[in-house]
Amino acid sequence: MTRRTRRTSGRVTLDDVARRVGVSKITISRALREPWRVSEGLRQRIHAVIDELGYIPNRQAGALASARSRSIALLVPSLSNAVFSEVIRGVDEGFAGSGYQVLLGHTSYSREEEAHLIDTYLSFGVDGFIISGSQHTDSARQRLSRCGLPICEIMELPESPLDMAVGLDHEAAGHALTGALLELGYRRLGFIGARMDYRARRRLEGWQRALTEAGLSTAACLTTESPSDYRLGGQLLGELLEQYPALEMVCCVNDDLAAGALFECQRRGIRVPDQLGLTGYNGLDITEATTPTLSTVITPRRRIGVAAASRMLSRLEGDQGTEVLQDLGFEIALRESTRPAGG
Amino acid sequence: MTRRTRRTSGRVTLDDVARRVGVSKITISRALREPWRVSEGLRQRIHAVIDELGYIPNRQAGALASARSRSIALLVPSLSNAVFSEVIRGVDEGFAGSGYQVLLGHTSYSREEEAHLIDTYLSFGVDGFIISGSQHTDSARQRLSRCGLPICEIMELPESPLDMAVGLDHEAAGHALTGALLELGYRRLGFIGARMDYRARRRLEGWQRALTEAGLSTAACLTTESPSDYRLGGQLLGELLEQYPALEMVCCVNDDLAAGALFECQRRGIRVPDQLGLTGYNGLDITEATTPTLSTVITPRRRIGVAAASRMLSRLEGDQGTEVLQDLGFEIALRESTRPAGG
DNA sequence: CTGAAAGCGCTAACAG
DNA sequence: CTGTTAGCGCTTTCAG
Repeated sequence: MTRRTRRTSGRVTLDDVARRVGVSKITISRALREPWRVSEGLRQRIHAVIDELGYIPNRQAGALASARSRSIALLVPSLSNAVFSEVIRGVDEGFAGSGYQVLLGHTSYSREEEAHLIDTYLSFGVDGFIISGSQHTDSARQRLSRCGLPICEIMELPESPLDMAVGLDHEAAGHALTGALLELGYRRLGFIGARMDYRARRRLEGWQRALTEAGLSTAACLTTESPSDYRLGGQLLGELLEQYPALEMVCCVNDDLAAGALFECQRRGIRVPDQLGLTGYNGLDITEATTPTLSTVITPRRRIGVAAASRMLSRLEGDQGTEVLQDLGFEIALRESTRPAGG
Repeated sequence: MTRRTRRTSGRVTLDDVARRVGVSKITISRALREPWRVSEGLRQRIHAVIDELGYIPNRQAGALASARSRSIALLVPSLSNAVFSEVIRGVDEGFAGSGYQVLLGHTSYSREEEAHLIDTYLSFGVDGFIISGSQHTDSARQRLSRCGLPICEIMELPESPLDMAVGLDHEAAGHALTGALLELGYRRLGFIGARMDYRARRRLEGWQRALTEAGLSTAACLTTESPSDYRLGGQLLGELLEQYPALEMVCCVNDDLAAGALFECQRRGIRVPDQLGLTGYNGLDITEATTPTLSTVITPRRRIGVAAASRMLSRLEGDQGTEVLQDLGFEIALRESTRPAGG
């Protein structure tokens, strides 16, 4: 009794190429993956046939057979936040030419969504994870630590890293920025924040610590869990100034809010920095473009991506590596939106 | 003679679950994919065991066996351009709950990179492509049309679409915006553009056609192939004004350039719109945030994504559909950066 | 340097 | 409602 043969995708397979060349399929496979193990002439014939037939390897079959997919998952909170587009670029750069494919996922700042994406990418058989942040659901932590894959947490420096981590100390950055502002002579400082995720909260904590150490008030602080955008920056600034009209400086938890706050100042005719100072955080392009330019903390977003990729690659190639946390630091950039030193 | 058994990934498989429950693995598979075909009680036991064992299906194996990966590729030029983050969001929304996974790729505005990504995603076995734009390399066009997968080109309305398309007419949009400016009384118009891809060129053509129809000069036009950013907007504006100091309006090919141009005006003390009008294109958040707000053309980016996803889904579910091109239009938004009507 | 056989983990097809 | 068999397209292992 003849069963009907299973309908196939109709695509060209390794076997098609092999038959055409007149060798066995393993030889084609080797010509692709270990070319030095196949004789020169044969290799050329094989490549000619591959081009002729338009053969495209089936990675799923390859991954299934070899238990390695040559892909890694990169999980970021948001694709619309320019901060992460530079991280992504860095990761891409870091993997360029390695043969690994980066699969991008965005969690919309939700741990549950993150947990779900982790399962999804595990079922895709990724060989490793690069994940923004250190705040995961319990079940995600379990899944990640049990799967045995290399993991790199990025952006911050976790207290208990799952595996590797590359980032910077946001509390220290918030503290350093605030310290620099105090040195410029500012005394009445406010803070506005949106989307107060872990890193944002750490910046705020740094701001609070610096002020407390200087014996100054941390009361003028207004935060919300809403997503950050320009208009919200203006709105929060307005609300803060209503309560604290005498502020001489408003620190914004990120550059978007700072730019929005600046636009609002322009709308209200508040001169920056003469009447009010403003700072952002991250060092996005816009901070160098506005009039006045915005003082900010420059975070090494692209370098974080590159470093994460390169550490991931070493691990995938067998290195165990020693250091767990990698601190890439930050840079305080004082520009036109804060009064000049000695001013 | 016993061959050594192949080392496996160590992960829990369908078989592990099946043995534990005491049924055959196909039943587990069905409980997951066609739950209604498995008896209530058994289904519950199965799910309990799945949770207990932490089973995660292997999609590669599933895809290999079924010749469907339940994933689709979304190719955009850039992840740092806010235009595309909204398209992506739309596509995600459109596929939410469908069981399809969106695999995101970015081409860096390079056709060669696009062609390469197409091969990559074909080797991942995606079930369809959503691709920005209609400008592909010959080999990419061939690959796409031969693979037999549903394809949706987005953002523009291609002259010879590969399959489906969802977008808008950028030439018409450029023409309409310019027409509206002429109605406001502007007569000496300039244009600045960066990253002059197909869509940008179409906008410029619309601008030129409108001016030509009105018998006005299109000479004050300055474009570059460099990537677009805020600072470039300022720089191009400066160069254009040097050559054409009497301009009363500068149309920018996108919102980034327009915002940058506005910041440059503020730097130079040029009052907008009193001394110079400014327009952008796309309707990004920043256009509503700056002081003054920026006149622009609002493009339905998110809706394009949603529509592309939903048409892709219909095709994946067997509908053939009739219409090829889907025009989602645009909206002219005249705001504070252009003089008021009758002004 | 090349090949044969086995099997990765799953699902389609055909029973029962 | 549940099971058996075959095989997706590739790579591993072992032989020559």
